Parts: sequence; structure tokens; C-alpha cells
Amino acid sequence: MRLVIARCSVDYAGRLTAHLPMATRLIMVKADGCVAIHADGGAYKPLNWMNAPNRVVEAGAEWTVTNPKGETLTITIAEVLSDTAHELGIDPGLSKDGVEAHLQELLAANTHAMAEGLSLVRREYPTDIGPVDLMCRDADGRLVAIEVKRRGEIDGVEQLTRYLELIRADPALADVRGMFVAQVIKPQARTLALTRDIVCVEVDYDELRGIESNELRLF
Amino acid sequence: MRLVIARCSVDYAGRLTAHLPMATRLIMVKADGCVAIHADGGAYKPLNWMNAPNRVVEAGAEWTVTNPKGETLTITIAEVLSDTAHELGIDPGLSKDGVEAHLQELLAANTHAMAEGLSLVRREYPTDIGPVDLMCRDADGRLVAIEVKRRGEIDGVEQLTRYLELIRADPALADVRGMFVAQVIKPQARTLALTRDIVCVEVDYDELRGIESNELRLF
DNA sequence: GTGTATATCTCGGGG
DNA sequence: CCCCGAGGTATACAC
Repeated sequence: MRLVIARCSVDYAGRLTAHLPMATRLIMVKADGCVAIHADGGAYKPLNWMNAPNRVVEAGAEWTVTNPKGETLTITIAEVLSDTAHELGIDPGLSKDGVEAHLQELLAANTHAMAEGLSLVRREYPTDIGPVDLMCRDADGRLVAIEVKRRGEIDGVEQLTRYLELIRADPALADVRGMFVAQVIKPQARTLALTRDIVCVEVDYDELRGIESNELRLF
Repeated sequence: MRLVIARCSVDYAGRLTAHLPMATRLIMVKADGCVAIHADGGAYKPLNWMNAPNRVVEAGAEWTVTNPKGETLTITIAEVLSDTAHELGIDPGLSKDGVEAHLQELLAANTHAMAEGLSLVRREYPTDIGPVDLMCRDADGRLVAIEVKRRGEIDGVEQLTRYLELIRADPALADVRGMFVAQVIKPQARTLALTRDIVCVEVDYDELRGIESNELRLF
């Protein structure tokens, strides 16, 4: 990783055009060739950047970074204050816990946490426009398409609505109903869901994990 | 801006939990206190981070970063390979051209680029669930609610559909029709729009800018 | 502060 | 390659 502190101006031309006037900034060049220009604030997002794969050409004071789509990042350097490089090696990578996929797994294994008498048909039930998170059958044998979110917002209701529309296009599945499951469901999303006869259920992630570990302990 | 190259492990606990095993990485601390841990690849996004505002406590080999929500980032440092700091000053900031707001401005000033005989009623026409980008009247005097996007995808059609639903709830506006305008409209979005009687129009940003500058030249 | 929409979103998975 | 969905999305803006 190369770290250059320099007074520079930067221009990006691609999906939009963007210009940075002359100022002192950090230019970060990673081993995969990606380039990022950072100011001394503004969270982790750089002011300007170009992802790999790309080609970097240093012609004196002017760096030109070009990617295969024809987007360009041009860095004009007025003064270099520091220029260092370090070998970091390949990173072993990040492990995460608590994302939607885990919530979906836990719910698939504990359908009763959403409703009594619910049984799993399959996870990631495919439709032409994408997979339904969980397809279940309720106590009456009726199909239930379930959308799982960490946070229940309007977008999730729209998503489930699209799936329901598609599934119901098949006469054999026309009586499928919808269920929206999240740790927290916002009032707007709940209201929209109700107007579409979609049942809302809030579940507790930590409680689910508790159930899971209790069940494991029993066997 | 402080740049530390160090062998470290990192743990984040907050909206989810995440762990980084021991490896050599860049720790970037900006003037506003935000902290980012970068590997030598993977675009501009850091492996782990904590945005400002936060509190950084360095207790020997263990750094603890805490934000007001109670989320924590813990960095355990095994070895420091480099530790430098630079004064960058405040950045003059990025100027952009070509984002949705500009497209909306251009279209507001050139409604004929979307359809003949269209006249602007107002930009950002308010509804209870958010503003419609452009409200116009067509040659027949009928209201047209217009959603503007750089790229026309399904979400945009859904958004416009919600607005139309709300606007039509007022009997005086019940005959409003919908128009979806973008530089490129994806087939799926176009299909969905057509099933809802929403007209799709593709416009050319550069051409619009051309029209604009021509008109300026005339006066 | 909440709600809504944008982003050069980024990133990963599946066909 | 595109399409689709998730994200510790972040960020800006209006109410």
C-alpha cells in the first residue's frame, strides 16, 4: 500500500463529472491498483476514487487512472509532502454475525417464533424476479410467503408485494398470503402492509438465538 | 490525519458484531476522530470503521473507540510498523455535475424534452409520503406526475406508483397520470411501468445540456 | 429527530 | 456479464 500526502487537484469523469480544487490530501493506492483520495474528515468515504481493475499512469505531476469502462480519474500534483509504501500482505478477512442471513436461518429453524403451526416449505423460494426469503405453510395448509428484514421499512413491503403478485399469477398458488418479519417494523411499513393484507410480525434476535442454543443443549 | 501501519486484530460490536483476526493493516484516524481500518485491497471501503462523533481511548496496545450509540470498535495492536501524522487542513470540497438533481433542473426548464405540450406546475410537488420530482400539465390540461431518475429501475416505478396512489386519493386530482423519465430505463422497469399505465421516456443528459446552453446563447 | 430519497453507492451471490 | 438484494449502508434534505 502506497500512501502519498500531496497538494493536488483531482478530476473524475465517468458516471458523472466531479472536481476537487487544489488542497492537501492523502492519496491511497492499494495493492490491487485501486486509488482513493481522502480529506481529513468526512467519515470513511474518500472524496474521489477509482476502483480496481484500472490502469495508473504517472506522467510527472499528472496521474491518470483509467478503468475498462472508460472512466478517468486525473490527479494533478503540485507538491509531494510524503510518499511511503508498505507491504501488508493478504488480509484474512472479516467475519460477521447478526446480519439478515442469520436471522433468516434462525427463523427457518424456528418457524413457530413467527406464528403457531407454521412449517417451512423452503428457504430462498425462487420466483422470476428473485427469491422469497421463506416459503411456509400455515396451520390450515395455506402457503405463506415471508420476507425477512433486520429493519422493516417500506421497501421490504414493496418487495414482498412484487413477489406475491408474481406467485399469485400461478392459479395453483393464488391463495398465498404474505408475512413481513423483522426485528422492528416501522409504522409506515406496517400501515402499508396492512392495506395489502400482509401480516406483520416482530421477532427478537437475541431471544431466537437463545431458543436455538437451548434446543442444541437438549440434544 | 494519523496513519498507523500495524499488526492488529479488530472487533466491532454494535448493529452487528464483526471480527478481524491478527494481520498487518492501515489504521487511519482523521481530524474529526473517525477511524478506519484498511486492508491492501477491496476498493475504498475499510474492513472496519467508526465514524465521528466518537471517543478514542488508547490504553497501551488496546484502542477502544466508542460512539454515542454505545457501539464499540476495539483494536488490539501487536506491533506498530509505522506511525505518522500530517496536517491537511480543511478541504475545499467536491463539486459534482450530472447527479439526479441536475437532470431534474434541466427537465424542469425543458419540459418539451419529455413530451410536446408539457408545462411545469412545480418541482418537488409535496405529498404525505414525499415529494414528486416534477408535476406538469399535458397539452390536454391533464396533470402528469413525473419521477426522474438517472437510471430507471424498478424501485423508481414503485416510488412513482406510491405517489400516484396518494395523489389520486384526492378526487380533484384523480385523473393524474404518471411518467417515468430517465437516461436509461431497464426492461424490467419499463414492463412494470406499462402494466401500471405509466409512460416511460428516455432523455439524453448531454443533449439537454446542449439545449440549455443554446437557449442561454440566444438571450 | 424522523422520514424519504440519492449514491461514481459498495459488495456479494446466482444465473 | 447482468440482475437482484443487503448494507454497521452514509449522506443530504424536508417536515
